[in-house]
Amino acid sequence: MQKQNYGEVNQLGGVFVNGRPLPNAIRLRIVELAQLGIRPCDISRQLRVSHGCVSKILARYNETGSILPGAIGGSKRESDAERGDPGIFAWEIRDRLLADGVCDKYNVPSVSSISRILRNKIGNLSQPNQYESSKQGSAQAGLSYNHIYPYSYPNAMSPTSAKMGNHPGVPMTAGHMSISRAWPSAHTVSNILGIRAFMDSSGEENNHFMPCEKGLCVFTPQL
DNA sequence: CGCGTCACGGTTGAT
DNA sequence: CGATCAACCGTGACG
Repeated sequence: MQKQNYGEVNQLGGVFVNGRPLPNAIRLRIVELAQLGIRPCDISRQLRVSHGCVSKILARYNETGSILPGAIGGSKRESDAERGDPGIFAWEIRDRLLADGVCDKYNVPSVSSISRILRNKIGNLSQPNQYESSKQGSAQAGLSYNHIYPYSYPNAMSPTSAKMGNHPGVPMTAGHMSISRAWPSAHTVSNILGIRAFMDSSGEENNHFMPCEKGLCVFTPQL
């Protein structure tokens, strides 16, 4: 796996790992600052992230409403959509909202609300409605747990931005940062049914950044 | 000077 | 099991 993959340092002084997405906290921070009206160039300088990356993340967020990186790896020779599976379901959106940190479990919209809005918006949504209850139990038992991101970041995050990343409340092993985990980027239902591992709900205490009603608005414009 | 875009070198993960 | 390969990653540079 990671052969002692310490982060490299870009020209702005920021730590990054080549080939790997930025930590989720930094992504969230980028979007946060952008919504506060900070200009992308200032965000780039402040977070020590290349402006190309800031632009990319912001553009993605504005388009999809998601902060997360795309699904890395895997052969997508035939996408599930072409095999007849619809792309996404209401409960999947709900899970996604939780996973993104857009909503917490107290203000996340109900599945029926999302479903109604979706149907209102799309119209001809075929709903095979395979609402299996086996998803949670079996998947959690059978599959391995969330692969924690194997980021072996040293503690050498930027010393100026040290206040955002380090939460003493979050259980954090010495070598691993547990704030970033494997986000299942949830392509299809079968995918979600296969992967059901995220959000151990141990670190959701960090809702001090009150994220993005905008993300929710993307999915549920009428709520 | 800001920012959109892309080649580059890299990693990942399903097939 | 290992190899393949298409997806994505952020940086850096160009325009």
